[in-house]
Amino acid sequence: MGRAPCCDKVGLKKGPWTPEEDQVLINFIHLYGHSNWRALPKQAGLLRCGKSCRLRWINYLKPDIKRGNFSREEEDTIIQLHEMMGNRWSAIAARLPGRTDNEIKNVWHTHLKKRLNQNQPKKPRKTRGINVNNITTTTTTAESNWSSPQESYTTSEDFSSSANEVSSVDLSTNDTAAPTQSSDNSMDYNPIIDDSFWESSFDYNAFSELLDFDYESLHEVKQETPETVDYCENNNNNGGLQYCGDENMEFWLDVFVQASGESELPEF
DNA sequence: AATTGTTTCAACCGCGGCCCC
DNA sequence: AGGGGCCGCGGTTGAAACAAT
Repeated sequence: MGRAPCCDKVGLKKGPWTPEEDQVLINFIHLYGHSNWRALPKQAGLLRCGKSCRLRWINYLKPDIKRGNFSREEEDTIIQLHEMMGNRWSAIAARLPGRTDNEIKNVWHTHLKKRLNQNQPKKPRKTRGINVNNITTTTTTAESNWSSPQESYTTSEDFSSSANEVSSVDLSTNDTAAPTQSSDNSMDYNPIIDDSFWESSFDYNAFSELLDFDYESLHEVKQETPETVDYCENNNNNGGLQYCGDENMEFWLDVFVQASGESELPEF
C-alpha cells in the first residue's frame, strides 16, 4: 500500500506547534477548507506534513472542540462505550460532541483505567445495559460493577474488519443489543453481540427496528434539514471547505433525535 | 531550593482500508 | 484486477507540568 512519507523524510518541522503556525492553519482552513491534507501545508505555507496539520486541526484547533476537564457524566459515558466498543476511540468520540478521539484515549489511559482498577468487581457482571435515549446504563454506579470490554468479545479482533462499516453510522449503540426494561422504565440495551453481526454487511432496516426508529424517516430528515447545505455553501466560497454534514455532531444528534421521535437531545 | 519520581497530554508513527486510475 | 495515493485510526512516545521527598 502506498504510504505517505513521514515528516522527517521530507525535511518538515516536527514537535509542538507555535501560535503563529496555529493561526496560519486556522486562517487557511477558514478560507479554503481542508479537502486535501497532503497539499494543505504547502498551499498554506506551513513546514509541516499533512498528517501533522490534520491532527492539529482535529485535536486542538477545530472551533467546536470542548476544552476543559471531563465531567463525571462524560467519563461514565466513555466507560460505557468502551465496554461496548473496546478501543474504538473515534467511535466513542462520535458520541461525545466536542471531544476528540485523542483526548478520550488520553483520559482513558490516565484517569479511567485507574478509576476502574480501583473498583475491580469481586464478581464480574455478564451484561451491562445502555439506554439509547439518554446514554445512561441500567447500572448508574459504573465503578461499582465493572467488567472489562473483553467480556463481551472473544478477542480484540472482533472489532476489526466489518466493524468499520458500522462506525460510520454509530447512532447510539452500534451493536445488536437486546432491549431490556430497566428499573426506571426506559429501554436498555445489553451489548450481547453475535460474531456474525461484525461479519455481515450493515442492515439499516434491521438496525432501525432494533432501535425503534425508522431509518427512512431519518434519511428524510437529513435531506430536509438545510443546515448541512448552508454550512457547505457558506464555507465553500473558494471551492475548498469540505467539513460539512458528517462532522457536525450536533446536526447528526439532532437528526437522530428527530427520527426517533424524541423531543430533546440526549444528555452527555 | 534542589532533586527525583510521577502524571499528563500533544504529537508522532505506522498500519489498514478506501478511493481512484 | 491491482497498484498507488491518501485519510483516519489506534498505539506509543517524550517533553512539560506537577508532586513528593
